[in-house]
Amino acid sequence: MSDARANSRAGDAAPQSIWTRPVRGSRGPVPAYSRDAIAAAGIALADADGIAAVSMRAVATALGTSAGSLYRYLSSRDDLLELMTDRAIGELRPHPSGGDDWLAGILLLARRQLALYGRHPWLLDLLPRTSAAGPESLAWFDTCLRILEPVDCATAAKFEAIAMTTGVVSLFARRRAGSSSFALTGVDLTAHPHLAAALRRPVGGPPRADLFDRTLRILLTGLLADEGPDHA
Amino acid sequence: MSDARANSRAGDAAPQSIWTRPVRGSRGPVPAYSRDAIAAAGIALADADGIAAVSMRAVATALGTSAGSLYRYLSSRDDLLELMTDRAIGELRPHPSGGDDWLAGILLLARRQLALYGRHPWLLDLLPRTSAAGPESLAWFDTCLRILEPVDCATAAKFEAIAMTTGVVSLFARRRAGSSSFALTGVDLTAHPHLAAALRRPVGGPPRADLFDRTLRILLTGLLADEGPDHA
DNA sequence: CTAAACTGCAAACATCGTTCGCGGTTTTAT
DNA sequence: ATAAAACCGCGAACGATGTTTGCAGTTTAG
Repeated sequence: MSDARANSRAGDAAPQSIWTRPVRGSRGPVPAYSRDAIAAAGIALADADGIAAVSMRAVATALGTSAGSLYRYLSSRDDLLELMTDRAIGELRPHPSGGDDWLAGILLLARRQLALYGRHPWLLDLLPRTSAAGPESLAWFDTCLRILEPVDCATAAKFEAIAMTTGVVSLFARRRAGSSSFALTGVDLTAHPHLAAALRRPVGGPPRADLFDRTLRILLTGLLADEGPDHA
Repeated sequence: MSDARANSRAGDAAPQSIWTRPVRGSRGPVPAYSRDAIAAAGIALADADGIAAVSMRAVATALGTSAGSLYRYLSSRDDLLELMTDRAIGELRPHPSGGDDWLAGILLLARRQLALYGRHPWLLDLLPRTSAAGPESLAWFDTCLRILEPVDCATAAKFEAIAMTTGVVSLFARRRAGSSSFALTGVDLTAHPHLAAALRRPVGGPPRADLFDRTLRILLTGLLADEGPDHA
């Protein structure tokens, strides 16, 4: 009987997202900074020194204002991160039109996404945490669906395929960004015979330059092409 | 000519990892807490309230000591997170022995890993950040290699297959843990016709209960079985 | 036995995200 | 036109965080 801040109250509370929040009020002076400029400042800091360098004070200083002032535009630091995420995804424009070969189209999208991760490695940390998809994310998703339009399968399967594709892209991006290698110094290898044997063996040539395309091709044909038009 | 703290100095500096750091010195009193107890306290906090609840003070209070005292065991909070990660991976023991069917063996490992992610969702944030693999991670990797032993392909291909498998497992775990759905309230769907059409359509039955096995089977057979014994 | 090395602890430091109150500015309502 | 309301920028402050430091007590090496 207490706790009146539950949902479905008279003053319908918005979901507290940046995208539902009005860009500016209709009463006061015009804001000095745009959302895009704020996001760009955060992205510049993240590109230079990692996501940990993106503090409210650092972004505010880069913009020429103070930390408290940023809360006129954002309700939290997470809002800033979502702004940065969506602006980075906006760099994927212009979206390819895609021809009749849907697999080639998705592969092109995947390569663009991989390049984006290369330019902004911090996206690997932010993308899985986005609570509400921003406008650029929605547009990108719409493009994915458009390219998959000739595929005749259930809608849920397309969603799964898109999610799995972006996931696999992030896996490749992470391996490229991170050190990816083990730090085996001072490890007792006698207790791990198979690992020791694998390391004793020569690595075996370059690591298959086309592994990215190969993996996605395998995955997508297996997930989409093998299916009949079941379920609507 | 300043900055004498470069590498390769006379007092050979260890790589500053938890696993190379000695558990205890040989001079003072016996430490009051074990590494395992510290990791367990952190895991309990992370299981209960997420990784953000794992602060030095919180872990210290749970153990009955103070924050500063923890730095007798760890050199940073990241060390604590690596301790937690490796202890959680230790929950995968006992490792299955694996029969002659390597695909079934890897699938069993993958299911165990997925269940582990379900028990400890914070592992999704920590595992991709581990800088040096701990002993339990190494043992697990050795088991993966043992199960892949009958596969006749390059060592690098096995490494890639293992990495991709654990990656795909994390993707499924993330979809299970996160809300995964879009927050489409208040979005202008007219600008995204394909997304609007996909949402208008019925979802199309349950989301394929065997998608996990199917995906991994497709991926592993495509990555390993199709290859000849090239490269050593 | 002495000195070195180690432990636990409390206090302090710098930084972080966030809140609050102020004066000034723009719009709405009367 | 005038007053009230809503908004902006700003600086100071609050609580919490990771980490460092100095001190007293304890154990081992030489």
